[in-house]
Amino acid sequence: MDRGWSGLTLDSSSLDLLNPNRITHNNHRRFSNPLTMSRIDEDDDQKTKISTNGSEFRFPVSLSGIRDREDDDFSSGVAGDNDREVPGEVDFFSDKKSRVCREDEDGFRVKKEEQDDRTDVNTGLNLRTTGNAKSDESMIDDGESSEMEDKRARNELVKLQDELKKMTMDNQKLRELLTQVSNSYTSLQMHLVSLMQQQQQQQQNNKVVEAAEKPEETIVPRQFIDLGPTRAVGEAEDVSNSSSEDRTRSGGSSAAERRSNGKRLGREESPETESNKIQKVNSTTPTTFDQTAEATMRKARVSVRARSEAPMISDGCQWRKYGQKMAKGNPCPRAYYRCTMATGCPVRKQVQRCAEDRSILITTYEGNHNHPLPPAAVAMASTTTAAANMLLSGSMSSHDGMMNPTNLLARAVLPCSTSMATISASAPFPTVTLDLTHSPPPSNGSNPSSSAAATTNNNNHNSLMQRPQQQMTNLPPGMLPHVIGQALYNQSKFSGLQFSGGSPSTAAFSQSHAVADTITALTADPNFTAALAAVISSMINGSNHHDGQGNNKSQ
DNA sequence: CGAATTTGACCAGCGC
DNA sequence: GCGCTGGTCAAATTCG
Repeated sequence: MDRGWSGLTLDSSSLDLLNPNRITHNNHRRFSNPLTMSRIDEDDDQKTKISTNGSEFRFPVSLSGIRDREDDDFSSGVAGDNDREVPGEVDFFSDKKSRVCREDEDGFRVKKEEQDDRTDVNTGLNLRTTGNAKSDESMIDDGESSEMEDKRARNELVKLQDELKKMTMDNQKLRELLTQVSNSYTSLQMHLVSLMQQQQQQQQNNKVVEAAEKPEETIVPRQFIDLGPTRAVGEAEDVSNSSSEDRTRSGGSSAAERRSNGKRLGREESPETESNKIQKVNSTTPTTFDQTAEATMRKARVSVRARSEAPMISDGCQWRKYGQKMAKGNPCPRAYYRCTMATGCPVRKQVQRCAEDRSILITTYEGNHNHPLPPAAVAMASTTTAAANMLLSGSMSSHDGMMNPTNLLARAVLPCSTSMATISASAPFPTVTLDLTHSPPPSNGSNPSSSAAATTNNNNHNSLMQRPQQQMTNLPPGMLPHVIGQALYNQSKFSGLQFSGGSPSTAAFSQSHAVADTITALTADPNFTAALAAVISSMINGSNHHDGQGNNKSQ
């Protein structure tokens, strides 16, 4: 405990600064030890020796010495040490002295320390008060001096405690700052994804204009790129159902067309069916970028594989089953659910058991929620959103999967490993699969490969992924919903601000550089990746936990 | 009785 | 053009 005071030396010194005696001595010698000065005034013969004591009296040591003396026995120390020094004060000093002598008995060296370090001066001040003011009296009355020492020690303790409180508060402030930085990270990432989607959309629009006279099959070389604009209409439809504002934006014509098509008023039409319409809309109508980005997101799918005996994994949302089909190649039926937490929410999911291992539940999410999510649903929703963003951002600028900077972001979003998530561009819809069927990571996070992870199908980044994976187990679970919720909030907020200034092309160009830098920063920071990885981890735990309760339907 | 689920039917896209 | 498949609707049924 005594040692612990060492860092708080300054406070004790401040106490000394308040001492008039000290001030007097400081006038003579700025860094001199008050005690030393007093000694000098009293007796030049003792000066060297006393100076040695004061100089040797290093701050941490001095405090510990004080405490030690208190703990042990002042009188004994005084008597045993030196009669020439003041009994009570001497006690205090003698202890220091003896300690000093043990370490170093060179007086010159002591002086040097005094000049070099204020800490020593401060410490001496404390001692000085004892030695200087009380020196005569203390020799007469040891008990009184002991009380004084106790008072000083207590004062120092109080000061130290205050300092500790200050430091604690500073630490807390730093933590808050760190949290803010983390949130900024997340929001920045989301913004980045949005920008990438905008770029993609812009490119897509250009392609659409060029291919206006051509059949739809020539529009996009890669299937899921095509899904963006296609989805734009579908998303607009979904959005139009949910809010009048969005309805105004999407335009009534498309709704009329939808109704003219007959039956499927409540759902988006198939991408292929509406592709031509979409192309027209994209080429002639200034569709907002966030709409198109959402549309792209709507088409992207995130498949989650998790072991569960329950019919559905718990993701915090309310779902209503609207269909069930027997899928080809799987004896287990596929169930179709739509989110019922808000009217018009476009999010749907498919649940199907794995044919090979029926204990594995494959849940495929599609679309973004257009309503606030409960905390329990934030983790899953944010994960799927991040995965979809990753997928789409990765799809827009490269045909090489995860090799481009965009997919570095993907690796950041889904950092865990390469063996547990798959991005499929060959599927009817761009799909990223999160394989959560692997056993959770050990508590020490020493085995990254065994935990839930995201993977691309064409790259191995295990070494890159492992660090974040390790860290994700150390994240406080309660922090995750907050972080992700903030991410979602920021994402939605940013989506509405996209290209708010300047032409899109200019913005895209200027942002591409910022994007690259941002990606680099994001991928280099394990905290960000760890946060997302932790979300995935929480999903595992959450699903396992809730599945045991069988409350999936009650969501 | 209302809400949720089931289930057969319908529609569209895709491949042959 | 036909069949297959995925996806959705909506009436029927079940559940609370």
